[in-house]
Amino acid sequence: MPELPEVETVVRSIAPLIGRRIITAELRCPRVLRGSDPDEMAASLAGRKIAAVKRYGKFILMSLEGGGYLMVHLGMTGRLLLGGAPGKHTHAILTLDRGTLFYDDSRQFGCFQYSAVFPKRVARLGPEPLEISFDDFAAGLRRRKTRMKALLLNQSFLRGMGNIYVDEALFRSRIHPLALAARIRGDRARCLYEAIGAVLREAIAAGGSSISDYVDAEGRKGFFQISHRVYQRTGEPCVDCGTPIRRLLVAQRSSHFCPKCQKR
DNA sequence: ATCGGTACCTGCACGC
DNA sequence: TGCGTGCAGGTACCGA
Repeated sequence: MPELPEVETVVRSIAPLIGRRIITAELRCPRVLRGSDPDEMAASLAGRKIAAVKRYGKFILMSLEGGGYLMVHLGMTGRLLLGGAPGKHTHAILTLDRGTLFYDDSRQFGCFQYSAVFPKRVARLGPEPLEISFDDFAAGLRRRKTRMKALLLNQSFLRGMGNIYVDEALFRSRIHPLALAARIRGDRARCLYEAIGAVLREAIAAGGSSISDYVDAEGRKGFFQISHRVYQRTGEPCVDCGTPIRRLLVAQRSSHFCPKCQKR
């Protein structure tokens, strides 16, 4: 579900966790623990104070005082909620010195893991799209042989983009999802770089998208879906030229684009 | 070393 | 009302 702007919104909404101490951890779903032993993990978390909460692409890392990390990825349907009550898909409950943190995830594509050291999965990620320089971005494009859609979804190229914002950024820069990365140079590369920055900043400012079940830690929905120009608008008119938006499978993901504005 | 395809889960909207 | 199908913001893993 959540891409960079949604995860950023969640991270901001769980800022009250900073300085809280974990009293107990109840870990109900081995699958989202990804192989960690629930009892060992609960023991690692109990009594620990949350020193910081930071986002890396779509990952949330909570640093614990004295070392160690709680790493959370929301997958497609994950949610972090402060307070409320456990539900059918609540997989983790952290009882804090003040309040409770719930991790819910109906599809169980996300993860909720403890790591004593900085997690490898996070260390492997590419740069933040809002921090990379244009020169580094353009040089990266030239080195890749793959299609633009697949490249922007690849978290080792840039961390945090997902299906919505890739489609939106490609539309804004008039690049076809099947365009070869290495052939995007000069002004087109500049245009794409700025489109990525613009679409992510606008979405963060709007509090994320609200496709189906996205909510922040207080249960508030985002409102960015009103601004989607191509994502899930198959058959509707292009906002620029009126041509019906088309849907195409690229890298097994549905891709929405305007066949007139985004030529191959 | 990089790829494209497949698997993993549940829920929902849709057509019959 | 119920059933089958296709689709959904994600990544990991496999073989080529």
